[in-house]
Amino acid sequence: MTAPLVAILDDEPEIRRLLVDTLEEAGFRTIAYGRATEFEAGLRRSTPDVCLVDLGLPDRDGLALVHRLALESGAAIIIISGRAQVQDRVTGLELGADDYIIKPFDPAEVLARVRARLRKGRVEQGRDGATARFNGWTAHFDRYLLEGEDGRQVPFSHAEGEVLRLFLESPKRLISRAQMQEALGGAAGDSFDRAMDVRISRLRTKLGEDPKNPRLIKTIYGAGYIFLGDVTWG
Amino acid sequence: MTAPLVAILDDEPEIRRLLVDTLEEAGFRTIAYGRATEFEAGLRRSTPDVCLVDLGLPDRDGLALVHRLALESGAAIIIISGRAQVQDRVTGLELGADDYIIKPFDPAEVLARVRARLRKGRVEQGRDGATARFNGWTAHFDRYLLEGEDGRQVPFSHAEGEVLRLFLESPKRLISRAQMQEALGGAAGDSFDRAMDVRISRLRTKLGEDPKNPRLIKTIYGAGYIFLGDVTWG
DNA sequence: CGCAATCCTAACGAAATGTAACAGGGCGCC
DNA sequence: GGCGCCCTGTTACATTTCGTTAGGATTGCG
Repeated sequence: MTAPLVAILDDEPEIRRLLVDTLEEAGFRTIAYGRATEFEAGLRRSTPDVCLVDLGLPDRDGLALVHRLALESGAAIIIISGRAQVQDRVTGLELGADDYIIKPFDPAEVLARVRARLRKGRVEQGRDGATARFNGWTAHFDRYLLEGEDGRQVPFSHAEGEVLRLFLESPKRLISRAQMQEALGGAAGDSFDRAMDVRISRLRTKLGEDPKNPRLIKTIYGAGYIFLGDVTWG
Repeated sequence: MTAPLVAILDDEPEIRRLLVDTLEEAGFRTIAYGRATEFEAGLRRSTPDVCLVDLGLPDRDGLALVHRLALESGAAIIIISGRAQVQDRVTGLELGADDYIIKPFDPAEVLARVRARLRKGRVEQGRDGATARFNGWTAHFDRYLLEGEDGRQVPFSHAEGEVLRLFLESPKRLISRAQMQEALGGAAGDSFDRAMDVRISRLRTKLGEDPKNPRLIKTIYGAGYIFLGDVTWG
């Protein structure tokens, strides 16, 4: 799988440079142009996944270009513009742009918005799915399956998955029982506490925890639970 | 073709009202919620095309909700937030949001951004609806026939095809029983649930699923079904 | 150490789900 | 019409999930 290609059109060399550096550092391939005519010629030779287009072009009406791009190119289009009025943004988006970023921009935000566009385009194909790695385990939430590093597979149920997800979303942080009940949609009923306990107990069993000395799901007497372990999502 | 459905989650009633009015005037259908728990419950009954989510929720961590939505729901997600820092926007987008609008917002811009998301989503539906490939199988809906990669042919009936199509149109997403009944035109009758079960059971048999460990059609106790598998239409 | 509060977990049971077997209906064929 | 086949919903029972109960273990405190 080759890196996604981002085409850039901006007449100011410093901004071009900034965008190219930011994106390439993040692992994207880039092609940058300073004029609309070059840009259009370039599109005939390569098919970018995302186009970053500055509207303040000297040699062409930027909006017309965006409109044609939207109809013909299939790439995601992000407008970058110094014009901050709501009306400008609205017409830009109506003409077919997928996003609108106002100058001066923060490179980190541009990166995040480019990634957001790419993500949506890829969803149709088999995406990674919701997976998280932690301490030798890999949790596949889409398949309701835990995978040990030795390859053994342990399925988990919906209720167990809810608890596991809650832990993995807030690792190394105390999670009170009240928070759990709220998050897991349980009525704060009298006996629901026990149900919570049982869920955690079953989850601990599946994770192969030693009851006397749990290493991943630690209980804090009178306060709640805390999930230790180094979590990486994706 | 029915109007697109926009789900709204915001705890401030006036803003909810404003969003609903704006969107409905533009011809969208809307559902608005004030709490995250209601919102999530609502998602089990309907599948919105776009979700507008306010991050400043009192009853839940909004970002975790967004993350889960992004992984599971398939809808486009637009965050609305009073937090204007670049860092906030970046983390929101990284967690799976498709757009990020800062309060106070202009209704016209919200409308334009909702439309932009829908436009993108529609392009993906360029499929002819006749055949789909997934995990070694090819489904020919016009001939009511499943073809394995080893050449073996398994015919399927109309009722089975309805279920299979529903799955193939929304792979890797939870499909609740309610959604199925609605999609398949079944009365929400007392015993129709069982008919649903039987349909799925028969489909599973034809796909050669292992009852103890189904790989393609997974059931989520108390919630619905999920179809895993990488689908390509056409 | 004694005691109460809290937590763990085996065991039970209610609800949800799987599926084999049966029954009714549509359709073609004689 | 009568017969047989296929489709599909219904029924009945097996299985799984998960909350509840209960009793034992652990923790905190004096």
